[in-house]
Parts: sequence; C-alpha cells; structure tokens
Amino acid sequence: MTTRSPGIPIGDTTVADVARLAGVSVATAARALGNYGSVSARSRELVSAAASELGYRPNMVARSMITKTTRTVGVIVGDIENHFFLSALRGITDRLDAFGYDVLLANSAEELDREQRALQAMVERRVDGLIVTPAQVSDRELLSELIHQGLPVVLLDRRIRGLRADSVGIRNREAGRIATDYLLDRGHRRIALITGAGAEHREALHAEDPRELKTVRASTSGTRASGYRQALAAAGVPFIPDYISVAGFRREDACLATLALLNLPAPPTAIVTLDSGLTLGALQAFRQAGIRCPEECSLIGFDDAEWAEVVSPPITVMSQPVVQLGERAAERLVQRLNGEVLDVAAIRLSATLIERSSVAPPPG
Amino acid sequence: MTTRSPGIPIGDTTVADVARLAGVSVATAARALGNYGSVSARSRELVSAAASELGYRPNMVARSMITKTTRTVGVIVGDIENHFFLSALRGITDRLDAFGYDVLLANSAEELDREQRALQAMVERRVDGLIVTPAQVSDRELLSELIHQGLPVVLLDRRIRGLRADSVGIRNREAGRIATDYLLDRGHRRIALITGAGAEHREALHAEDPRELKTVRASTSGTRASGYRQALAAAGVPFIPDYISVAGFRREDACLATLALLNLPAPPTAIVTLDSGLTLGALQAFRQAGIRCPEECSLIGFDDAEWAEVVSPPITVMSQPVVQLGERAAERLVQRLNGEVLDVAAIRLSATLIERSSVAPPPG
DNA sequence: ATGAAAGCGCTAACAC
DNA sequence: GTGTTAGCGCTTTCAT
Repeated sequence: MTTRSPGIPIGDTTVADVARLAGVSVATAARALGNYGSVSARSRELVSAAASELGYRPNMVARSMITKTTRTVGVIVGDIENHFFLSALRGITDRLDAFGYDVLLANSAEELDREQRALQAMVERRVDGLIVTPAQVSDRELLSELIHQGLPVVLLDRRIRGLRADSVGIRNREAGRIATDYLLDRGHRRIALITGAGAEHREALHAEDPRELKTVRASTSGTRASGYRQALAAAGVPFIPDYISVAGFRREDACLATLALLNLPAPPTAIVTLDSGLTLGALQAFRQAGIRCPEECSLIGFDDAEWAEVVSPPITVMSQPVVQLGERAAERLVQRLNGEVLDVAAIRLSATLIERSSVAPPPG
Repeated sequence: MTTRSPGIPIGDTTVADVARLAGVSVATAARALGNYGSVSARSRELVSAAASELGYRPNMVARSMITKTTRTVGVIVGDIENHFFLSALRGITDRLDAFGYDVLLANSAEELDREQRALQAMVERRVDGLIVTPAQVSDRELLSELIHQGLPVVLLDRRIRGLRADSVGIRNREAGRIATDYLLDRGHRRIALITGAGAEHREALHAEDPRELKTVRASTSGTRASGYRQALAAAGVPFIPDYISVAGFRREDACLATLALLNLPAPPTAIVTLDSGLTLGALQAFRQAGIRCPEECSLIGFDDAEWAEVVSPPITVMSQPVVQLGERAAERLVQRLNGEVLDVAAIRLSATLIERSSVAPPPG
C-alpha cells in the first residue's frame, strides 16, 4: 500500500525531509535509511514510518557521489544477436544480480568506434568494473589505460595480447584438436574448417608454417585453427590451405564458403564450423547443393545451439559451457571488486563433444 | 596518445584541477568541458589542453546530481535467453545509443520479485525512463505508481490491463487469425494450438465462451488464441477445447504437449505454436513419434528464428518484426524523454506469414 | 565572457 | 546513539 499521493515526482523527497518528519537529524535518518552506523530501534521506526509516508526513494547517484562506487558493471558485447553472448549475458546478469550489481549494457556490433564510445561512456558513468568481449580489431589503448589505472576488467571469450587482464573462455586449441581428432578417428583425411575470422587473418590461417598462427592467436578462431593443425600433424595428414575457409560472419558467407569447398577438385569429406551461425550456413549449403549429411559430407559445429538436435541430421557439436563462462567472468570480477588481490589469470573451461548424427565415415 | 602518467586512478582529476592548470575559473573550465554557456576560443583551448594533460574524465554521476537526468534507460526483459528479447534488445540498444542513452539491463526471468527488485534498483539509480516486458504475473502496483509520478515507461510485447503506458507489439489477434486461416484454407479442420501461457490461463483458454478470453487478453497468447477462435468461428469449424494445449515455457513441455495432441482419438492435422521454443518442441515430438511433417501433420510457428528455414521441413511461420519492435519502443520512449506530450498509444505492427514447407493439405 | 558562490542528496568524520 | 558539519564533482544563478 502506498500512502503518498500520486503525482509527486520521484526523488522529490530527501533524507532531510524524512528526518524532519521523523523528528531526528539527517545523519540519523540517513543511517536508518542506508542501514549503516548505529541507530536506536525507536529512531529506526520513526524514520521508516516517515519514509514510507513520504514515499522516500534512496538516490543512488547522490550516494555514489560520496562512496565513489556505483555498484554497476559495464558489459560490452561484440554482437548482441549472437547466441553465444546471449547465454553468456544470462550467466553474467544472474551472478552479478546475486552480488548486488547492476549491468550497463553496450553492443559494440564488432565496430571499433562503437566499442570505444561505449568504453568512454562507462568510464564517465564510473562503473565499478567491466566485462568486455573485445571487438575483432580492438584498440587496446583505452582499455589498457583503464586497466593500468586500476579498473577491474575481465575479458570474455576473446583475449587481447599484452593486456594484463583476467580472461575467461574455453580451451580453444584443445577444442579444435578434439573436433578434428574425432573426424580423423572416423577415417576422414580431407577435413575442412570454416572460420568467421576477419579477412585480415586469412593469410596467417593459410600459411604453411603453423607459427604464423601466432598472429591470430588472440582470436578464438586462430587458436581453434591451431588445434586443428596440431591434430592433422599428429595424424600425419598434410595441411591443405584450401581447406581453411575464411568466411565472413554472416550465415550467407558460410553457405557460400561451403559451396566453394564442395566444388574443390578434391572436396573435403568433413567440415568443422567454428560457430553456430556458420554451422547453419553449412547446413543451408548442403541443402542447396543436394549433399546428404553425413553420408556424403560430415559436419561438426561449435556451440550447442537450441536447434542443434532438432535439425536433420542432428548436429554433432563442440559445446561451450556458455552460461558458465559468463558466470565465471562475473565471479572473477566480483572478487576484484571486493578488493581481493589476484594474479592475472586466464580461466579456461573445457568444451565438450556432443555426439549426434552429423558425422559418419567418409564415403567409399 | 595519452599524456598522463599511468597509475592515476580514474576520476582523480576534477574540473577544479583542470581550471587551476588552465588558469581559469572552475565555471569557465566546466563550461568548456561540458560544452555549454559561452567560452572564449582562447579559454576553450587552454582548458582542453589542461584537460588532456591531466587525463580529465567527466564524471557523469556528479553531473546527474545537478541536471537530474542520467541519460540512462532501464530495460527489463522477461527472459534474456528468449530469442525474441534478444532481437528486441538489439533494436532498443541501437536506437537508444543513437540518441545518446545508455541501457541498464535487468532480466526478470519471469519472476515477480526479481522484476520488482529490478524496478526498484532502476528507480534508485534514477533512470530517465523504462522499457519493460512485464513478467507473466506482473504486479502493476509499483509500475503504475511510477507512471503516475511521470516516469516515461513503454511496455514491450505484453500489455498490462489498466496501465496507462505506451505499448509496442504486434497485432496478435490478427496474427492468430491469419495463421489459422492459412491452415483452414488448405483444408484443415482439426487445428490445434500450443501456447506457453501460464497454467493460470488454462481455464479461460479452454472455455466454450470466447468472452472468457478477455481475462487473458493482456497476454499475447490469449489474444492470439482469440484470433484463432475467430478464424474457426468464421469458417464454421467447431472449437474443441482439447485442441488448445497450455504447455509450460520450455521446449520439453511443448514436446510433451504435442505428443499428447497426437495421441488424441481424433488427432489434429495441423498445429500452431505460439513461440519459437514451442515450435522446436513440436518438431522434436514429430521426430520422436515418427510423424512426417507436413504429410501427416502440418505446423505453423511464431517468430522467424534463425533455424526456421534450415530445419526439415523448413517451417512456415508468422514472423514478428522483432528488431523493429524494439526500435519503435526506444523511439517512443525518446519522444517522451524529449518532453513531447503524447497520448498513451498502443503501437501495433503486423506479423507477416512466411510460407515455407511445413504446411500441406490434411492427409487423406 | 568570466568568476564567486550556492547548492544537488547523500555520507563520513568528529564531537557530544 | 545522535547531531553538526563538511564536502563529493559538478552546474547554475547572479554579478561583474
């Protein structure tokens, strides 16, 4: 039940008003309201009665002014429509909520300037910490400066070389290796990989010398590709640059890439797609080209999307514990927010292979 | 290039510091920095030089204190993992970003107390406005009070009876009718509908008297169901309560519901699912029961999910312009934030039917 | 165009 | 346990 009359704008009544009505000092009222210091039971009652009569609502911005903490963390995601971020966000908000933090959300849309603007805005709003999925081509300048200044930052999914910040993600190389090994074990030798990495990484990904991959190592794709090459090498299967297809980020790109792969003189008998959007694209290509999966071409994807077991064939995937990833990022951040002194850590969780029906031995 | 030395915490330098270094008054420095009032070109230069030398960063919280505006809008979504909200969020953040507003995000997880807490937190943080997808069972008390106090609020997707707030969504009755008509036109007479509405709506949805639907009209499901019944009535097809299946919100619920429907003495020859998760569940059930779609049972879903055209069969859906819905909500809110005096409006966009291959004439 | 000074609503010393 | 007071960093009269 609300005792106050309607039409009174929010924030019209202050602690001073409450104090006056309760017949106590502002300090006492503030203590009672803010639940700190010591207040007698009687004062507490008086104050809370006055507060509810006046419809008092604490003003966090005034409080932040003094305490220099906003209990807000900024979250910058690369692409808000990507299911990965969505689930991660779920983990982040749930955990953060439990610790009493609110989330200021920004979508960089993988654009550098939007990321920078978001970063700027968050600093000006004095967020207590940041969880960031740096855009593909990220300017480490500002982020790095903020970290130096002591702002707690945790990087999600992607890492940035030389940035002294915690990061949370899966063991990408291992995941790439497991997926490839799985295919190798079933007899595949012509295994293609479709990645969504930016075109700027094409050369490194195609290079004969695996050490070139170092330049793209910060990207999840580069690391997964490196796992793929490790697996091939271990099995004595030669690396064929043409089998690495650097598609764009959209599904259509992956569809085209798959079609191109299928038209190669020696087309692959199996394909690994590095994210769920790409998997969808490959599936679409199979359909268009009339290729039966897994009979004619096997497929293994990344990320266990909601549709993965409903499509036909149900897709075998490397499943990332996405919600957990978000949770861990939030937890790590909260530790720092609590003032714990921690070494910079790269928190890695394992992706797990979920066997379904999109992989079979190669034809013939 | 950053001129300041590292290690200086954010917010350590204030306008006063800048003013001192620039040799001007705080007022002048503030005017130059905040880009208001009038400042001579010379002062402006002096100030901005001093500012960058000191690495000055405006403090929005102090500014908000004075201006009583935070340039922040709160967004409360019902289920952050639902693709619908995700896309809507994309529309919201993009538009809001363009207008210079930041987003404070909260996930109510369809729980009333979390919604209330989020609302409370946002008020205390003095957001300038709110975009809310009220939880299924929403307590209109607080929201209603806030609206009365003049806080701009726009409701997304769902509406709340008796709440004087703008709302944005699709024409649900029309959409329900179109989907049903489409099936009717192809000869179906036994058409089932699977909704995710809470169990509390089961009775009203099953009632013989369509007027009962009024009680669930605020829910999107109720209104869509009402369109379904309109269509049946217009075609002279009797309404069969058993054909309305009130599933939970999870995919498994829909799967079970579909299985039950299929086991009816006179099973439906077509099914309408009211959201994409339910569609996935129905598909799963078809697979489990070995039912061929559309040959044995047709299916028409709501929401054009990314996988809709890749599954087999590709699903015919009522596509909601989700991103646009988010954009319109944001735009409407900004208008109010700008002080425009507007009547309360229910902004309705149309859903469109996307024909694919999950609908065929009934068997036999 | 500029400056001095008065707060915004709250918390944090510091007395009592 | 309570009150007084001094700010937090900024904007905003109101003079000049």
